[in-house]
Order: sequence, then C-alpha cells, then structure tokens
Amino acid sequence: MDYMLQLREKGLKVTPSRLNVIKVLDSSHLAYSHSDLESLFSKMDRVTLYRILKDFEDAGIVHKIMDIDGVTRFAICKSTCPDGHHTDDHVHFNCKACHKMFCLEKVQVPHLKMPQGFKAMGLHTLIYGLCENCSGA
Amino acid sequence: MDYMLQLREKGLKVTPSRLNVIKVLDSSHLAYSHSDLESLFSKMDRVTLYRILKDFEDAGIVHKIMDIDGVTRFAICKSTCPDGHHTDDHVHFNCKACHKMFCLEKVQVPHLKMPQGFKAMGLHTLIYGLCENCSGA
DNA sequence: ATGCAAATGCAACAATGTTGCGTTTGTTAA
DNA sequence: TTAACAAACGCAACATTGTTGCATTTGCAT
Repeated sequence: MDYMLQLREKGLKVTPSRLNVIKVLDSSHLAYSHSDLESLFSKMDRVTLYRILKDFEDAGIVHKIMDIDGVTRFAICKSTCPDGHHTDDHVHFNCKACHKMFCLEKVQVPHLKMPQGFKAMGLHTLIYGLCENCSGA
Repeated sequence: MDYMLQLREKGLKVTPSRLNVIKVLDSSHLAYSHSDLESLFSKMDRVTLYRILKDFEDAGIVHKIMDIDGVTRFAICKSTCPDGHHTDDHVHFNCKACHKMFCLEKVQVPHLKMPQGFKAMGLHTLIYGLCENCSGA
C-alpha cells in the first residue's frame, strides 16, 4: 500500500482508521454516505469519521457531494485536485432504484454561458436515473 | 391576488400561512432556505412551514433544491410543472459571497451522453460563483 | 349556521453534524 | 530506543434539521 505515502504527503498522520477509510473509498468509484461508512466501520467513533472525512476533503483526497435525496456523500478524487480547492466538475449519477451514486469522470460538461454579471467559478452536475445494474441493460 | 385561485386549483385550502409563503416565494426568483422563511414568519410553527412547503412541492407550486452548502432551498416553479413530477431542469446559481441562490430559467443545459447502461431521467445543474451584485460588474 | 375534513400548534423524537476536553497514539529528534 | 510533543481519538454534550402523533382550530361545502 502506498496509502501511507499519500497520507504523509498531505501532512496527515497514518492511523488504522484513516487507512481503512481511504482503502474503501479508493477501491470504487462510488460515493459513500456517512452512514454507509459508519456501519462499515462500526467500532470507529462517529465523530472520528466526520473528522477523517473533513481532513481528507481539505487535503484533496476525497470530494463531498449531495445525492438526489440530500444525503451528503464522499468519493475519492481520481484526478488530483489542488489542496482544498476541488475541481471535481465531473458528473455524478444517482440511481433511483439502488440509490448508489457514481462518479462519471468521463462525461464532459460543456461550458455554460452565464447571464450578464454572473461569474461562474465551478459547477456540480447531478444526473438521476437507472444505473447499469438496475436499467436491465 | 389570485394566489387563492392557484391554491384552490391544486386542492389546497386557502390559509393565511399559505398565502404568506406563496407571496414571498412568488415575488422573487430566489430560492429560500427553511430558516430564511422561518425567521420571516416567526409566529408560524416550524412544523407548519415544513408541511406547507411539502404540500407546495407535491402540488408543483415550488421545487426543492440543495445549495452548495447542502442547505435545502425552495423556489417558485415559473414554468408549470406537472403535479408531483418536477421538470425543473433549469440551472441554479449559488453566490459564494452573499449565499443567495438564483433560478436561471433561461440557461439551457445541453443533453449529456451517458455511458453504456446508464439511463438518465433528469438532472440538476448547480453553478457557483459570484452573482450580479457581488461580482462588482 | 352546521359539520366535516383539512390545517395548525405543540410535544416528542430521530438523524445528522459540531464542539470541548481528557486520553491515546504517531512521529520526530535525541 | 526512548522521550516529548502535536495530532488523532473517544466520549459526552449540544445544535440544527426534519418527522410523527394527537388534540385543537379553521376553511369550506351544504
């Protein structure tokens, strides 16, 4: 594992809890809710998990997004984001059936023209529908 | 006012609380948070406000969106949405400075091509940056 | 004016997220 | 290796947001 390296590079101490969280998130392109992770690591304190996710977000290791139901979710940053400032303009897909949330890194979002006076700094695109498993395709 | 008509058409009884809420929302293209409205109508019960907004959403009078900070907000539906099923695919703009949220009805979102197997049913586009007031333009 | 269903207010609860503080642990440097 | 310090952790308490049940009030149709 060079998760240890990755953590140290960001100035974060290597702890079992952090390694567990980063391992799970990095091994899929799904966005996990806090309660997903909480039940996955039942012996970890709830507050510790909040703090780990916050630290990871600040370090640019994960990004936080809202799903269609207003639940906050966390996913690994595949493309390296500059610390603190996430450039995760990629599309997120939320399945209405299984409620999983996918990062669709490859879908390109065209630039949108803003009305006079509005200065865009970034955008979040959330698509909902049926995922590959649930669409029966 | 024909807010009364609008409410009756949707099968909702006309009450002072409902008239107040619909008046505020309809008189701007801003999306209001629950706490915005709560402090605006301080004598209204918190639960009543939740229920009014829920009823309005079900009736297609308002739509609910998340802002950039994960706060749920409500805005009037300008284009008529079919009851219960919102087609509010328009863009929302969140100002990083004043935290206001605008409905940009006129910005068109191009159709995005999904990866194999993913069936899109709708999308939310949230742009953040500086609004006309805060950009100094 | 009357009656009924719908809307409201209140209390209690659940879920999610935050803060403070004492204890434990990772890391650096002797 | 060990000692020391800062960072991370666990726990308790609290804040905010949203939900549910029930008794009371109110809008509206007759």
